[in-house]
Amino acid sequence: MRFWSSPIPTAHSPTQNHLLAATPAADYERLSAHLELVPMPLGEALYESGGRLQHVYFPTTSIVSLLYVLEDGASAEIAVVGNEGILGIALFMGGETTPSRAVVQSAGFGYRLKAQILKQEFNRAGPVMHLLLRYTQALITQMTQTAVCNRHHSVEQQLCRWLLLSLDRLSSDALTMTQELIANMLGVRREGVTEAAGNLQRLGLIRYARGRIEVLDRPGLEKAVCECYAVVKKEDDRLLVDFPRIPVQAVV
Amino acid sequence: MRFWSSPIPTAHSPTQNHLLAATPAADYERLSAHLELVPMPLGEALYESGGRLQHVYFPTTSIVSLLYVLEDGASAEIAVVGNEGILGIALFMGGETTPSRAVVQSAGFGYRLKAQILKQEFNRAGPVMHLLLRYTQALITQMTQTAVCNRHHSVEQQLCRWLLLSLDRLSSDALTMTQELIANMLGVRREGVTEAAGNLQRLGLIRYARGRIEVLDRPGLEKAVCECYAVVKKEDDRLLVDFPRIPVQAVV
DNA sequence: CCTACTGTGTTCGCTAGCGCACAGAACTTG
DNA sequence: CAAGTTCTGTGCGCTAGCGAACACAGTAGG
Repeated sequence: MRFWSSPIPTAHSPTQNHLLAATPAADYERLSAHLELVPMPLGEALYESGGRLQHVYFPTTSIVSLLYVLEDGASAEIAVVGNEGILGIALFMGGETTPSRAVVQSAGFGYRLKAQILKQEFNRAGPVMHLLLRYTQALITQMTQTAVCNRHHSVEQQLCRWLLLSLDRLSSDALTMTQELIANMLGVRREGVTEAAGNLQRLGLIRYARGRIEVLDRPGLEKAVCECYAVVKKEDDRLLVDFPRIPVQAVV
Repeated sequence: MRFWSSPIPTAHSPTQNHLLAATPAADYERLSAHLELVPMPLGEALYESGGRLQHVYFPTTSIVSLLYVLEDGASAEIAVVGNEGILGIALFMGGETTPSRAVVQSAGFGYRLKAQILKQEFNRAGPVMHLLLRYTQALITQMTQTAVCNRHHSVEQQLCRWLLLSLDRLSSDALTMTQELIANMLGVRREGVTEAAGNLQRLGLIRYARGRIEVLDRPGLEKAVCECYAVVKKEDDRLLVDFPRIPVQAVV
């Protein structure tokens, strides 16, 4: 495989993650010493289905998919988590495990925290808890919308939704992802993605080649997508937007 | 419409709801005075999409569907809530509203609680909070499994899943539900349900007539269903089973 | 008892997506 | 440069499920 060109290892800061950025200073103090910067390479599984969670992860420059894999190997993506969220909600929800996998979909970095530390913080029942719960609700919206979209919308529409959701979680307008992988996420055939992507390319909305997808016309994509994207976006904004955004301070 | 034959108005008790039954006595004391028994007639919408929640509901003998309705009128069920759960999780998750509807799918009773009271109780960050969060995680599992099932399984399998999930939330082995309504829940055509139900009847698993479905061979159904049912069931058991079950005391 | 309505059964043509097979292009490795 | 691998394009037959239309039976209500 080609050497994975990681993002230029520039400044990293936990506040690149919106949840951490929104954590009040007093609470952040307690956590910051325990935050551990970790690279998150493409394809890495942060959690396996049913596995015990050792850490929670706050992505900064990476994107992670929550995937469910059926017994026969078929799979479907449940939700996407990027720098707006956290991985490992089962920890504080009380279940400790979930029946889904978490797989890095776009390489980058993130911070992790030992499970125990996060649980302690959560149990203080302060601002961090409320932040996490609000985020969890946004995640629930994404999951339900995925369920509906799976039922009623075409592969092409779903591809648009998927592209936009991923893009929102990156700063760039390009992503590194083969059609095969996208097909796994969407739970459809690779050929279906080839066809849908071909259409979008013909319309001049995207350009792609061998695992690199570039969005040329974002407004155009937003016209082609089904309502599901807007619903999720709107809920994300509503639930997460009034988090106070601490300006990103580079910490080398 | 035929007069709706409500369940024989026998003894009602909040502890018929598992969450309430699992609430420790000390906490239950605070709540019980505020619990209000309400009939939940077939088709009633407890919440509309985006509507503000005035109450939360604890079903006892009723079943409620969480439905999402698309702009074009198409719909899909996200999850089912019965006497194991609560309606209105958005209240304590912090969002106040959700983009889905809650519709009574099987008539019966339930208890409701003013939103304010529940929030106060939740904010004590005691056993009730943990109970509610655990339940929420079980609900999340149901939602994700619905998403996957929508993607990969046949109408017939989904019908089996739906029947079993509903049955688990009732004490009887029959339910009152037309094929048309089931189709709305599953987000498929009515004819599709007719065909699937016909198959199950031919196999001797169920019997139905004009809005009444009777399960004749539950083990058989469990053989015909896809893995999705078992996953949800197992998670429900794991997450909710070790709630201490207070024996139901009839309160006339 | 007659009428209207509601719930179910059935048919027909159509389409999206599936599974499979294979070809060619682009990249990687030696 | 040669060989092998990865990614994408394309074609084929097949099936599940869709949309629409209609027949018929059980039920409700005057």
